[in-house]
Amino acid sequence: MSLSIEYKKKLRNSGLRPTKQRIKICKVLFCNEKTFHFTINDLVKMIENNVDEKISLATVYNTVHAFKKKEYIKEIIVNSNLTYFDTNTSHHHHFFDETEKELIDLENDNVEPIQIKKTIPGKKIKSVEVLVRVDTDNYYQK
Amino acid sequence: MSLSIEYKKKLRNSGLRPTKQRIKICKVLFCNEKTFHFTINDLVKMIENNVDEKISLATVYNTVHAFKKKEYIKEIIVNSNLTYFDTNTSHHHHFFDETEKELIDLENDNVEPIQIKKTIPGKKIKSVEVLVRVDTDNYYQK
DNA sequence: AAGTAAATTAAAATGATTCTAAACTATTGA
DNA sequence: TCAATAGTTTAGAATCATTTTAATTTACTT
Repeated sequence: MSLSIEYKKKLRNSGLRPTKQRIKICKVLFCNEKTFHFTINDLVKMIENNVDEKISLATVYNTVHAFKKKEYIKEIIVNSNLTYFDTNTSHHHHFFDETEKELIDLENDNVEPIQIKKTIPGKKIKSVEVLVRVDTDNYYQK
Repeated sequence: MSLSIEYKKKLRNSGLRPTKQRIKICKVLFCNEKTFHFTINDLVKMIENNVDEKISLATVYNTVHAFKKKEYIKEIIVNSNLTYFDTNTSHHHHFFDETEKELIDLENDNVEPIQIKKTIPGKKIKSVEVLVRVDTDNYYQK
């Protein structure tokens, strides 16, 4: 399947018409074989670099939210003043580098299965997320 | 040690002078034997209910941040549009009830120890946080 | 008690995100 | 094909939590 058709499918499936602007957002998000983490700001910059034309913030937010809803991308909660997204939608966890302000994938195989021994009556578990905060190790510099 | 002296110690230790306003914030945060979760908004409301006088938002933020820095309270990251705090500073994890928008403690004993089998060169782990999102279980209502 | 250093406050500023409403584009159906 | 209409884009305004500002007030030091 051509990439362009794949993008259109993703958009249709997210309840969005495949417009020029949205296809361009798809190109930036899904054309790389490697997945990556980004903020809305990062994404806007990537679009500006890749594309001759500007796309309004409103369109970027709108498209990103539709993709998030359909889980074509994931939102990663790291801190309360900036929203990070991940194009890797497989189940996995994260490191957050507090110095570089940057997310690093922590694959499921690298974490022992997490057993939750407590239940909340009337509630069911939707997700279990592990966030490992890391920082520059300046042990030898001390 | 009297509560009032304890509050003053906490404040001094956080680099803050023990003012009338800050003592009142301490009363709300630390007088209960039970720990609890709160947002800044919750805290402002609690202060309004407990106290005859209004304390400006700037003072509340400033005091909360100083306490957070000294780990007299903890910040719990749940989503990117609202900051939650916890007066329980022992090492533990959380459930987040997506329906009630409410945190629930998940004590360490209730989670199997988390083994991270991946390391990031030059970085050391500062914290490992587990967030379990839960939702109303309407299995029987379907 | 006087001097100065810090705190409080209301209001303004900030910054990410969301909303609005007008202009534009795609799709539908006669 | 050509309107009608339904959905999209956009710039700019609105929102909301949080931070900053700058003037006033309070606490600490000597």
